[in-house]
This record gives sequence, structure tokens and C-alpha cells, in this order.
Amino acid sequence: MEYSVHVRMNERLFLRDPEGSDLGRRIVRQGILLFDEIGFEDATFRKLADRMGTKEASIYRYFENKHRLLVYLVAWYWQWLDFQLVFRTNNLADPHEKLERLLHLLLLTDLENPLTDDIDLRALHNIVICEASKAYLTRHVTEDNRQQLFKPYKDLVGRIAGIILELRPGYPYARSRASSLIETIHHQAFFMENLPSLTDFGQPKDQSKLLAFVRHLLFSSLAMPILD
Amino acid sequence: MEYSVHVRMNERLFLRDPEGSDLGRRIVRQGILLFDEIGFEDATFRKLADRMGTKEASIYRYFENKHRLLVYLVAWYWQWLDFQLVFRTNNLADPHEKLERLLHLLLLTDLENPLTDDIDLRALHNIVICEASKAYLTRHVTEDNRQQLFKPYKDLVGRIAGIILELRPGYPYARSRASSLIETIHHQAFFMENLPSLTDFGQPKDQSKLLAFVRHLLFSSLAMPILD
DNA sequence: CAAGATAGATAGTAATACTATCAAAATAGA
DNA sequence: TCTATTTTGATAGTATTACTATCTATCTTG
Repeated sequence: MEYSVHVRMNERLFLRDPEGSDLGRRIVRQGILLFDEIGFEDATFRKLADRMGTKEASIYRYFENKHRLLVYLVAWYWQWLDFQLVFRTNNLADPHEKLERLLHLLLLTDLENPLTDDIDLRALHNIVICEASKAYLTRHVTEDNRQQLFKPYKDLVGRIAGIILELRPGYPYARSRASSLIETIHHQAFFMENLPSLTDFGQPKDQSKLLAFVRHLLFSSLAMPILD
Repeated sequence: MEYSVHVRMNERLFLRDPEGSDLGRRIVRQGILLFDEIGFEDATFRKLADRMGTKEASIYRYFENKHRLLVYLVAWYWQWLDFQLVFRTNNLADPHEKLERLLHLLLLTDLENPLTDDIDLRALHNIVICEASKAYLTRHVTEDNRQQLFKPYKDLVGRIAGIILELRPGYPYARSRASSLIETIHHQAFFMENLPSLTDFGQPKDQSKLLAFVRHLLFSSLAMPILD
């Protein structure tokens, strides 16, 4: 069975809706592959245009610049993840179990279909790990934030915080716990791959040990009483 | 009492040792101020030269490029912090107390002297929060790592892991715990300032609540038995 | 004081990050 | 189906960036 998620994106993320034309859809899909292959810094709209057989100027009609394309891709990912989280925890009563599902989602284990709507989710996941923080680590965060560009991330964090509060009513750090969970998983995944001595995980991608670590981190903090 | 730390830096971090000349020292010190003021992306060697009353070409004699300067500054910071950690936990027996000191160091609370060797530590701390991850989030991490450019960070993580193991012998995630502690503090500090809805801390820089959060996170994970 | 190293000054190049314009092609509406 | 409108292609051009090269002046050091 196939589900077409069809996320409606914030209009400020683009100049012209890329999902509204064939060229636009190709910019997004090929953009993901380009960022994944050569990295955000080395990518240019010229290279993307060349690989697509189109022109730089055409891409600029959809996205103001490369950074906005990154913000779009990352926002798309968070919306997708949020939908998946709702969908996959829909039938569950136990918040503990919900968080367990979340961990698997964040690590993109048990992904049955690597292509959603022709978007390469593994490539996008890599981009999120390696480049997502560059979406907000800029001088214009405040302005971008005012334009709601990070709303999908905030919504996801809010949703996770909600589950945390189901498990542990009154927990005073639900949002920080949620955002730090996400960032920690991505950092550790990056370190495991590139700077393994900053972790305790072997180089042959010890996904299960990483999972055990974040599970331990998350549930220990939620089990412990808060002392003031 | 004044301590001149005088860290000896890895020679691959620069083309010519910036601590070996007046111009070099000014590049480092003014570079910190420039990065802090306008951010890494907007900074250029031309702007740095202009602000210093020197020429672009002179700066290129010290650092291959802007990225290398960032890596240098961040490496300097980690070496400084590692020294501070050793110095300030020197006389302590209790590893719990050592970690408590570490948390204060990482947040740069109780900093008696904001200038060390004419280096603006607050500005450098801000750079570490906002830009440090760009030092390793590149395509050439592996090559940079081979050249030992991240050794100061690894050494610090190793030292913290050591303290963790004093407190909790046999803890299987000492390095990951250490690196995720550092990254979490910086992320939450950035979010608190720029995207506060990702945290539980108020906008008037609720440093003490952030401290309470990371303390809770750290010690809950170290108190909890590991279940496999 | 001479030799060598360092810094200043100027120039130049390739690539990047756009913007502008106009014609061709696709499409949508009547 | 013809026409009006939108979308894309193609070309060109600009300002800035990220360097490299070279030559002269200055400053050290032996």
C-alpha cells in the first residue's frame, strides 16, 4: 500500500512552489542527490542546473538561493517525520512505546520504502545529519524564524514533548529534552561515521549500539526525579 | 594572579605560527572579534585585513583560508578549556564535583577574567556555540581529522570520559556521553538565544535553568543502570 | 652593516552568486 | 483551435569572493 503524504509547505520557503511543476519537483529531488553527493558547501545552482539539463536562472525562479533550498529540504524532512510519527504511534497507548518508535524513525531503521514521492529518503536523511544545522546556524536565524521557516522542526519538537509529558507529567524540560534528543542522535551518527573516537561505537556503523545509547540517555532522564 | 596558558598548537593548523609575530597575534584576536560580530559566513579575509589595517595577502601567509582560521580558533578554545578543566579539578577527589565544575566551565559562568592573553573569551565562546560545528561539518572532515586538527576536541572528550569512568566505572558510553554533553550544552544555549521555543528556558538568558537541565541529563544517565 | 625574513602594495584570475533580458515553448482559457 | 499567459531556455553581465603572484619597503638578527 502506498501513501502519498503530500505535505503543504510554508509559502515563504520558496519563490514558486516546486511541487507545482515538473521542473520544480526535479530541482528538489536532484537537489537532494547533489547535496548528498558533494555536500552543501560545494554545491551550486550551476552544478545543479547542469546535472538537470536546465539553466541556473530557472532554479533561481524557484528558490532565492542555495540556503533557502536547504531550509526547504530540511523543513520537508521534519514534516515527513512528524507525519510518520503520528501515523506510526496512532494506535499506541503506551508513551514509552511511542518514544521507542520515534527512536527508530530518527535513525531511519525499518524504512520499508526508500523513495517517497520519488524523494530519496536516505539521501535526505544524510543531508539532515550533515547539513541541517547550517539551516539555522546563520546570522539571519531570527529573520528566518520570524518567517516561520523552522516551524516544522518546532512542531515536531512540540509533538515529541507531548509524548514525553504523557510518560512523565510535569517534566519541566520536555521541549529541551526533545530537541536535544534529535540533535544528539544526529551528532552521534555523524561522529560514528567521521570522528569515531568521539563515540563508543565501532566504525562498521554500529547503529544498534547508537540506538542503545540514546535509548539509555532518554529513558534515564525521564525516570529520574528532578531535584532542585 | 595571572596564568599565561600558552598553548602550543598543532603546526598543521596554520601556514606560519600566528603566535610568533605581532601581526599573527592580531589576526587571531581580531579574527575572533570579526567572526563574533558578523558571523563566519559573512566574514572574509579582506574585511579582517581592512579592520586590522593590513592586507588580505598578509593574512593568507598565516592561514590557508577562512575555514582553517576557524578550525584554529576552535582548537585553541578546546585546548584552553582542557587546561582549565585540569587546573580547576586538580585538587578534587570527587568525580561528581569535577563534573559539576566542568558544567560551569562549558557555560563560561564564573569566568573571572574575560581576556586571556588578550583573547576575548566571551567572543570565542560565542563562536564555539554558533560556528564550531562548521569546523567539522565539511566534506574534508576525514582529511582534516587525519591531520589531527580535531585532536584538542578529542583530548577534551577523552578527559571528560575519564572523569565519567571515575564516577561510574564500566560505563559503556563514556566518550559518547562526553561529546553529547558538550554538543547539547551548545545547542541548547543557541536555541535559548535564537529559537527559544525549542527549549524550556525563557528568553532573558536563563543560564541557571539550562545548567539545571544539563546537570539533570548528565547525572541521570550516570545514575541509571544499563539494561541490555 | 649586510643578509634574510616579514609585511605592504598592487594586480590579476577563476569561480560564485546572483540579475536582466528576450525569445521559444508549453499551457490554459475562450 | 486560436490566443493570451505563463514557464523555460539561452545568453549576457555584474559584484564579490577566494585566492595567487610579484615586487618593493621595512624590520630583524647576526
